[in-house]
Amino acid sequence: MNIGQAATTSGVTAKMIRYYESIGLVPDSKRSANGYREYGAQDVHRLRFVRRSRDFGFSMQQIANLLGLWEHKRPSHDVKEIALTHVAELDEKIQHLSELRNTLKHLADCCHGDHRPECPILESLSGKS
Amino acid sequence: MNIGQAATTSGVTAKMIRYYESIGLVPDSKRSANGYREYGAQDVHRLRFVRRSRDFGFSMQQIANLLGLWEHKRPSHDVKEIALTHVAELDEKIQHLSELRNTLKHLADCCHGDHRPECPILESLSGKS
DNA sequence: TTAGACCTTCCTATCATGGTAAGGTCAAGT
DNA sequence: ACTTGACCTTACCATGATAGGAAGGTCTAA
Repeated sequence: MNIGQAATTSGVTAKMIRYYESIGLVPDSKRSANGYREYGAQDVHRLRFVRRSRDFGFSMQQIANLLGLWEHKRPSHDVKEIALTHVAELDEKIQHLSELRNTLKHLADCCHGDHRPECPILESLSGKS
Repeated sequence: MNIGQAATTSGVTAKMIRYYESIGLVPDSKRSANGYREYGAQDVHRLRFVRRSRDFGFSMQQIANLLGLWEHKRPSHDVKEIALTHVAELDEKIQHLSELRNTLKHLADCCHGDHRPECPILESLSGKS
């Protein structure tokens, strides 16, 4: 299977497949006589694994770890740890964004939103930190 | 005031002040005879405005708009609209992250987390999308 | 006079992704 | 056999916001 086929069946663009190969996230593919990359079912499986991990928001480093655990059939304990670490990261990010959101919403609610230039949003942005 | 002083009092690094100037987010500063950039209280005020806007997660484009509104004392209606748009963007992002987080947490909860290689997290990552 | 703290411009890197250009290869239709 | 078009290759550039560094000029205080 050529790279285009692997891309459509895995959901990873050809561009990204080459990139993942270049940074060593996935092994260098075999090449056929004409120099084209060649992929098998297992390669596509691995690419799909990567794509779904990206969908979950894992970083490249985390994906590299997960891939290693997956391919070497490591104890589920290790996987769970990475996943829970990521959950904690997500919690932190969500918390942070929520605080921003609420502060901003509060400011907007306090703003008249009319023709006058007085505006608590701008006042807050320009105020001392 | 030189750029270093402006940086420490505004909370924007000298590096970023030059960058903001280069992309036109803030006007080119005056230069003193030796070629050093010179800043006044108003410039620092503007830089602080930019930094606080960044803290709120506004994009450069949004900040450029807010700066324009601020400096030209435009009706608060326009500002409120930008702020509420940003609140909506934050809501969307938070929603998305929360879904990811919950899915991942559910998978982790279902994972034994022991020595065995069976792991619903990896199964989900490798499964068909 | 010299040390060192500051300033200048220019170049590089990040991270994951997309685009494009110049060229080689293959398969199908004429 | 030749052309067309779809595919492949590598290599380079761009993003957005930020950081780092090199090479060199300037200022201040000892």
